[in-house]
Amino acid sequence: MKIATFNINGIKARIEALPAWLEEAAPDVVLLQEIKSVDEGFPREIFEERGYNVETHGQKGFNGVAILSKLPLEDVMRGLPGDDADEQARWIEATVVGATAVRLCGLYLPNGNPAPGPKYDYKLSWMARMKARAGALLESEMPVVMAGDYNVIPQAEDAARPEVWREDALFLPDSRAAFRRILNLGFTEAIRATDPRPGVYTFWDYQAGAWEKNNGIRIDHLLLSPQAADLLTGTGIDKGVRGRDKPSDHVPVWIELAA
DNA sequence: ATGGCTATATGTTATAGA
Repeated sequence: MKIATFNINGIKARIEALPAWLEEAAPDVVLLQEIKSVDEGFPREIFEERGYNVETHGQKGFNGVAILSKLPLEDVMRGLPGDDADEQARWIEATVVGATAVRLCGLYLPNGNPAPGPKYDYKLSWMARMKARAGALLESEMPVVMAGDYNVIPQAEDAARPEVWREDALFLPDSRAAFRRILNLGFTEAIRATDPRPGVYTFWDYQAGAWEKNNGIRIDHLLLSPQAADLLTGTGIDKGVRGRDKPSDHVPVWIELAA
């Protein structure tokens, strides 16, 4: 089972690039972030025609997550538990039923800038809620995959120019510590586990020729529960997508599970 | 980067991203 995460930065803007990548990469499941669309505005037919089931959790203008799956999806849950007043569409869960059932979480973690400030407070409180949810999921003893745009640069080697990010919400010590607290519940970070080299990136800014200079950061991650990590057979980053026409600023990151 | 680009809707300017 090939499971990918991809922050598309707007479904309307990626209406050609996303299907093109789907055709060649042929993932079984895709967790999408920043669809920037309400549920009714998501062009689900485009993906249904290609054999995908579609579940969305959108909102107007920004944020928004979705799941595309060639396999059946069950028990869909929208929204991160722990704060009924939180109206931002950043979390979706579903169980994908292959040879083995896998619980999938698609997430778009808050950016948090400027820090300090209310947006940074929201980021850290959101991460505390995510840790609580991650702990509950571990107790299920199912294979669990939590994948998406974490908006966290885990280590200096995950940025081409870490000094630029020192005061940024993506790299502040509190952000990285909150990420480690989730990881240390017992998750495996799939790319780090299989490709420990420095300089592996998933995002290149649109500005100042970041792509051409390979001035990137690694912020899109797939975290696997022990039961999911036992099934891991491969990973990849489809970096070439960033060099095409009308690209997102993120690229797809994927895992292969024997499930 | 005091944000040099991109995307969306709030739309010929503002907000958000990272």
